[in-house]
Amino acid sequence: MPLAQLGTSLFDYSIGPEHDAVLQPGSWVVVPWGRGRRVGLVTELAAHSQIDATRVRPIHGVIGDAPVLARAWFELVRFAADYYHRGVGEVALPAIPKLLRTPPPPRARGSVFARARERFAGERAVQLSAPPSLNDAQRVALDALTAAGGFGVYLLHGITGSGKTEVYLHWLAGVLARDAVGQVLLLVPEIALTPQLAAQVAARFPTHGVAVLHSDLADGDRAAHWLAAAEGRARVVIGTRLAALAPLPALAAIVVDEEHDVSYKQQEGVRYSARDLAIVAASQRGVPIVLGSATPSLESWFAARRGRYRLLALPERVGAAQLPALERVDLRGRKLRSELAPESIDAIGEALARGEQALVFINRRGYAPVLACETCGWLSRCSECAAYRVLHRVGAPVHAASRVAAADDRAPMPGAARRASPAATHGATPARAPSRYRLVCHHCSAEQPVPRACPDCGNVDLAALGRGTQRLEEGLAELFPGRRIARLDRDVARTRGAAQKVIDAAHAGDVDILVGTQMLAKGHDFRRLTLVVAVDSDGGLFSSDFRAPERMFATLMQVAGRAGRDPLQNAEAAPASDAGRSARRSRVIVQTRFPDHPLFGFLARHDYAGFADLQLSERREAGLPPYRFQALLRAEAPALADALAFLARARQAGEGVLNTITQGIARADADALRDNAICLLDPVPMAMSRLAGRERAQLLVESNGRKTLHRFLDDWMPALRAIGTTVRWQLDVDPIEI
DNA sequence: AGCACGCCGACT
DNA sequence: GTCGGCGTGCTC
Repeated sequence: MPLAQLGTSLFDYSIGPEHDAVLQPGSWVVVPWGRGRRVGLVTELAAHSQIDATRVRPIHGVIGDAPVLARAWFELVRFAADYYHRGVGEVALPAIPKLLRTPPPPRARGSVFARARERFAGERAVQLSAPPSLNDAQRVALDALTAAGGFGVYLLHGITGSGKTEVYLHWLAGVLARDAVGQVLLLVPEIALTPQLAAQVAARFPTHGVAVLHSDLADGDRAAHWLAAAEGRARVVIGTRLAALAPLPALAAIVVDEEHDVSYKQQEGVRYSARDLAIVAASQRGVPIVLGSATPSLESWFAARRGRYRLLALPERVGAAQLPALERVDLRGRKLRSELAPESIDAIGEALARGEQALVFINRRGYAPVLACETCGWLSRCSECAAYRVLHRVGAPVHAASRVAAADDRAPMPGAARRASPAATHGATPARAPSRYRLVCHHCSAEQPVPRACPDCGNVDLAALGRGTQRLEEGLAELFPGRRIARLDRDVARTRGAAQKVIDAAHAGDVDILVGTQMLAKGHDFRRLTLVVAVDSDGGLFSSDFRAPERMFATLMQVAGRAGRDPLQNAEAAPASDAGRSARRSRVIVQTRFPDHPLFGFLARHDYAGFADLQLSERREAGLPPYRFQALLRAEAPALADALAFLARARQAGEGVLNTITQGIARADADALRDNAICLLDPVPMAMSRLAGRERAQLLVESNGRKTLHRFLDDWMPALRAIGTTVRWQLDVDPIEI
């Protein structure tokens, strides 16, 4: 009687005597599912079933050449299911590549497993280069890691350009050398980052079999790499968050690179944190784990301050490279051209004149954040979301020479509106065919053509307000005619290989100015880049999201860290005089309306620790994570009232659960529970209250104790399922967006 | 994935 | 009144 995992809960199936010797927990079976068939995993073999015998159906068969999944993997899956309060199957099945969990057709020739095994050749090594030697700080960190035996969490706090990757790779090489079958797992935040790193890793481990796992892989590749990992043939596994749930039978070490990155948190389905699960996996398997970042998450920093994680520091850049000097430019009362202050424009000009590169960072993609009617106040709102649709240019930028720069942010709308009434606009008409524009919602992806005239009043003068990457790119082309400008954002990256092309061009020196979003901030090592301008840095300063400052600090630190990374550059510029030094030292310009905000002070001093400690003291005062633990119940329905009504009932049910818990436990425990009180806040509409045509609301649960919180959730979840509602709801444990 | 069930709008 | 649309739940 195997219990197969299928979806939310476990399902019982009967087996014949011929299966007894073959099946064990971790085996793969094909089972009937409604009218169809599905692949299931055996979690347990039992003599009897609780289910009514007439309903229990026999399995169709056993998938003989699938790897029997190790108990250790099930333990991790079970932990995740318990911790995030979901079914075991909801965690286990999505972790398996689609190709491998598709039931084979009855008369299939060969098996997907055999094909997947043949297909895996490992990530191709580009070239074998001698690993660079380590500096003192790197050596100290490596020695500490090498001495690690068994489970331990190491927080590697290394400033940008300090060579964290080299420490990881040296450490992992040592682990692999000492353990002849051991596997190592390297988690990275973004797919876009993976190709170079994967190639670099493959070059360093040419004989170990390097598997790559991320959601952008073709089905066949995903199956091949996953299977190689699951069967221990791949001894190095590098991947994004989903790789945290890959079954690695001989796991010996884990690295989580850029551990602060929010993309480790899954934002749909089971909302797990790959970083946190990786730590759990390391603990369960008794292996060391390294969390690396220039700007660790406050959770990790807190754990290091408390001594639960061991802190390893890389305080210097490798070689002679220096950290860039950071300058604040006060935007108040300044006349800007394309969002750029005169100082910024001058700095770009100077860098270009020296044959160096500049990076202009703006965290807003598209042409302009909103389209407006200046006559009646109409704005390009999304019909499905509580957001504006963003104006996007489709196709190549309008050539600089064909446009007249608008003096301020409110420029006439090029394209459709202009064509409707060219005489009525105050901008120049493009000499060649005008670019096409669309209005796109960044939240639900709904698109529409740009209206020819205001939908409310018929006015044909529609204005594009503000600037995104596309418009900034055009503005820079006007300010620096003849210079080579390249843009990198999610829209560019959508085309396969396009992002890599931009990055390669920048490396080759074929780009003078790079414009882009935080995609540019991550991991790239542009050797000729000596200037970074952050156009609009104020977004995170006064946000209602208590994590906004942390994120903003990390982003600015990362993007600033792109400047001046060439280990030789500053050595060549060895200053004969102070003037020589200042001329050559790389610069970061942060444009802000709040230059005196303390965050920028810490940033200018490159003082992550000071910033983090201050943030922590504020969090403690305010009773926020990591001092308190949170879970968020989200609900969505076509009508906001229904979502709120469900949450109100959920809250009532929660109060009931709390009463039952306090009554049912010993006096001392009840006191402890009161000390760590569970706090159920008022249901409120979410910040993005309307998304894709549905109204959303949320209810926050807080507690001083993680255990207490989960004790409550254990009882609350069944009570919520019992409510039986048409409202869609889900629980988010340790939410990062509130 | 595929089918039953149930709730709201259009129509004989 | 009924028909049928789709959105949601269920499959041991």
